[in-house]
Amino acid sequence: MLPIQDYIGFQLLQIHRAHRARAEAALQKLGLHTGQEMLLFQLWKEEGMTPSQLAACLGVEPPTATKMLQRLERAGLIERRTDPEDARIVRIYLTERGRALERPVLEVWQHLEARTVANLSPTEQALLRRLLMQVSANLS
Amino acid sequence: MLPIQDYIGFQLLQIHRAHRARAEAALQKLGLHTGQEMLLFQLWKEEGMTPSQLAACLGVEPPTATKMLQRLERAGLIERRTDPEDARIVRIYLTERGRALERPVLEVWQHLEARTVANLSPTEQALLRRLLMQVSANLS
DNA sequence: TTCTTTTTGTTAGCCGTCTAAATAATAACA
DNA sequence: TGTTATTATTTAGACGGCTAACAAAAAGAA
Repeated sequence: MLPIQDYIGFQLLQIHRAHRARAEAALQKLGLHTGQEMLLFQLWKEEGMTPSQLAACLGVEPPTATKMLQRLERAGLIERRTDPEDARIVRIYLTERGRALERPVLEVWQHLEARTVANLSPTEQALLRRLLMQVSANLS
Repeated sequence: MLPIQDYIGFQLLQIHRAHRARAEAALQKLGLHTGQEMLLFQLWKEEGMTPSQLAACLGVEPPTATKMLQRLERAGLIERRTDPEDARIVRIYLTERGRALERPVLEVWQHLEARTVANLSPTEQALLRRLLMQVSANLS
């Protein structure tokens, strides 16, 4: 009969919201919204991926990726090209403006990550990572 | 230059999504959506709270609480009553149907919490809780 | 008393997320 | 060949979440 605030599930939810709020504030200066940088991370690593592949990398359903891609396209950061060999397939490429965001976004994330694990020793950080991996496996 | 998947921030996001998906699946059988049960938890503890108070308990902005309350009202689980002494203030009360959900929702959460911390010893669970509290403080 | 400020709540509009259903094109089979 | 099944993507519509702007009521000040 624990109060809801003591559940780890509740704690995770609160942390997620706080983390997103921090990310939103920092990404806003770059004209991005939280989550969009995830897609860009994948594209900086490899262009020409399909919406489905991107969705899988992000752990998201295809319609979610579609919507995010529409907004990124409208923002002029990516472009769609239909695959010449299979007209069902769409391939996503970065525009110049999309490529230019790599460094500043990386800095935002590194800064946020540092803040997230502040006051934790390297040992504790490794431990947290391991425990979260177990939780992740439990919920998959 | 870590891949994004190795960031703790990314791990937290994935865990949150997995956790929400599990909660959604279980709550769906009760006619609820993820997050709504949080509001109900507060009301089961104390009725007559105002939207602002509820938002604060949930760590959410007032407009978010307003929307959730509208949906819960439409679903017949809560009702609004204007405070007789101060017409600005709205007080939220449960309906019979809202009260009836306490036990089944609690069971859903206990079950999900057990799954979340499965394969973790009591020591590890306490450790995880402590580390998450630190992360939470870092991001606040 | 009347005007201004503060407080409370809601509306509007955006984004991420989901499921279910529609669309379109390729593949497979009879 | 023509019909059916499968695959890739998008659309529609719901929900949680946010900020900014609005409305209404109470409190305070002149």
